[in-house]
Amino acid sequence: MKPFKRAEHSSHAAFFKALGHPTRLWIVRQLADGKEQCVCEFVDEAKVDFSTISQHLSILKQARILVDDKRGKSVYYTLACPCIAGLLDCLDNRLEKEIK
Amino acid sequence: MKPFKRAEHSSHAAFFKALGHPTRLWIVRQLADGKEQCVCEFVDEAKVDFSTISQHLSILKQARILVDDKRGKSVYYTLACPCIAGLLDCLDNRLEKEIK
DNA sequence: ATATCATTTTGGCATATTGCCAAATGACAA
DNA sequence: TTGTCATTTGGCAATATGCCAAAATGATAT
Repeated sequence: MKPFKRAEHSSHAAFFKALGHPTRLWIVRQLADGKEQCVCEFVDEAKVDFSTISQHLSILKQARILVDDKRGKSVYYTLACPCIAGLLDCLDNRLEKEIK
Repeated sequence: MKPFKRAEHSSHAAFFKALGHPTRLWIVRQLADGKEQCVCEFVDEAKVDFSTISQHLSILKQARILVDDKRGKSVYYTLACPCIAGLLDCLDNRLEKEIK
């Protein structure tokens, strides 16, 4: 059993914490196919202020879950790594089992 | 773009939320090799009250991340599914990249 | 240069959540 | 019954949260 160093695990936990919010999880799901989406598309669909969406995107970016790309007037977001989609698969697996 | 149904994503987010705490993440890491651990072993190593550990374990169980097994006087915990270890791999991948 | 569009950042607030300990309870074995 | 190991409950102080509104930034177009 390895010793428990709180500080180390705190920073790591931020990664999962970022995924632990309904709006942010929804955003990540929209990108799970690997395609990019413009910020404005998220704003159109979610019923929250555009500044709120921007904050959520910023949290996901800091957690290295998404990366952004500014082109022209707009900003486009993509998964930082294909393995993120794998996280969702694991989640969805457990949900299926929950039914039976 | 799929419509944003908050309630649905809220319950799903609980899964990641459970991983978003230093102590809980540490616990899951101790089990990542697939072996079981007794509650008392976590208590010995972490510097928090045993009731606190128990609460964290309960959260992880509810999120279907761990399963428990009572044998004799003790309770043993294991990963609910090998794919949980994969989540940690994804996390650790991004940490490596962070260094360079 | 000025205006416009898309996004981010800041400030502030009310609320909700959190993590923890201590004490009580449960379950089981000896 | 007594002692262990673990879970549950109650309560609390501290913190974090999510959100909106307004201001600031940045890039493009006129």
